[in-house]
Amino acid sequence: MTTLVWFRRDLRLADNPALSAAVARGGAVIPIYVWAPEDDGHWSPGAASRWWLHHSLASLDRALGDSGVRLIIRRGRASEILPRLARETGAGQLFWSRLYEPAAIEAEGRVEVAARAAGLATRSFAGALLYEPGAVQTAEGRPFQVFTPFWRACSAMGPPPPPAAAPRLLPAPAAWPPSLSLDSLGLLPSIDWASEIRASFTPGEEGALTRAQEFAWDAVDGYARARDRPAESGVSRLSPHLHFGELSPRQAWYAATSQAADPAAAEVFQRELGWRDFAHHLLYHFPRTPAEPLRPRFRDLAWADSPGALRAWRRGQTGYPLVDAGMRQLWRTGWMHNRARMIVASFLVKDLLLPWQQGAAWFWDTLVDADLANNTLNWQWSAGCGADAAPFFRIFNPVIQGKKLDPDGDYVRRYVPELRKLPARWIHEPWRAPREALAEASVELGVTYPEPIVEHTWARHRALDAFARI
DNA sequence: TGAAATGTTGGGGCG
DNA sequence: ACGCCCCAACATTTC
Repeated sequence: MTTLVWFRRDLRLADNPALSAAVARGGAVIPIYVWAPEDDGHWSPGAASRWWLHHSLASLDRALGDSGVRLIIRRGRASEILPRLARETGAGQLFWSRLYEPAAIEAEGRVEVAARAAGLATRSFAGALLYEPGAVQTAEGRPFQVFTPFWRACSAMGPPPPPAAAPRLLPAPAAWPPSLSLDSLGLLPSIDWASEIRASFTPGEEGALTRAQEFAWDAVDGYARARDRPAESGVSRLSPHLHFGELSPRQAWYAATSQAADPAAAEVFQRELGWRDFAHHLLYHFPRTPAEPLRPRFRDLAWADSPGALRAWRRGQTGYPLVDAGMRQLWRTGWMHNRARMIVASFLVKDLLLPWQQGAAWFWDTLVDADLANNTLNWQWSAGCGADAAPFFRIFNPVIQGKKLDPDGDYVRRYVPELRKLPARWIHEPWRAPREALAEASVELGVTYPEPIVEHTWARHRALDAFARI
């Protein structure tokens, strides 16, 4: 019997339970990708994500071709496309990997209803997370809202199962149904702004496995220490690969574990994978949180309305070099170091007092690893309105953070070139540099680089006031 | 996974 | 030699 394998964000052949199960059934396998932004509701992929998706699909198509099959591409709602494809091909069953965003869950529900009506058997598999959201709960049967007990409960279930190898050969059907070309989906931008993204990432399963290997060999042991330095390559940079499922979290887990000299070092990285699971767990149980604070009284916060400040933040023109370096890294490369994300988020929410949803929306459009669960958790964490969130009085000082995390100023110099010649002593606070130092470095504040758009000490008190009121 | 404000301690300069 | 004061360094509290 022919099986349709509906690829979604599991764009890999290895450790893909839906694909492996289809092969195990013995019949032909027809891999299908349905481009259906309307199935994602308000959160259809942003521009950077679409760029990545295009290249990841191209990579998947090549890999499937090498295994003897093709990737069928169609456009439209999954609940209409999939039963129609089953009719065209005579396929009797449909397999896929589960996702956990509210819109994705609804889309799966519609597919199940439509498949039942068409006499098409369906089966879904767990492959996107280490632990299923429904499987982890408190003693009272409620969802965890604090990471540490959540992770303790996960750990008590034992380590995740080891990843499965990719099937060698995929059995092809006698005839292939028609497919759209990848280009016709229009996922690529009309002007090529992605050259720097291309230089720092290789979308697709092969690139993901290479990156995971490199991280395992070079960095796991130094991860705990080096991950706080945005100028260094101490982080895994696996997030976009994990988002698109080019690498399963189980593969990432075991890659790190097998190579780490010190098991405690691997645990630090495993914990980060745990945060990814926690974010999906929260989104699954609290589906309104992408738009609404988990703790409702934060709806009453007296946010500022300042389009100019928002524009300056987006473009990396706040006058705080570390903040601007982070925001420009995002704009130029589609990615930002996690530590920098925390600082720019604190700056938007606390210093500018702008609603966290505005920051989340910008990240959604510009990040190649934009992921609804992670984006929601992290922005609510920064704003202090989410589960296990930063307390309202935790406000990052971008100057102190700069001196701590980027002591030589290398990160700032890379992304804020107009400050390149400024000595490390002043690079995080150019407004305090003596006149001669600025002249020497060809910096003219307010002309070549902006004055700070807010004064941090004043902004800090304003935020403490506003947050204390609720 | 914060930073500022406030409190405490102890070494050393100095009368 | 002794006590006083200053203040840096560290600790604790507060936002």
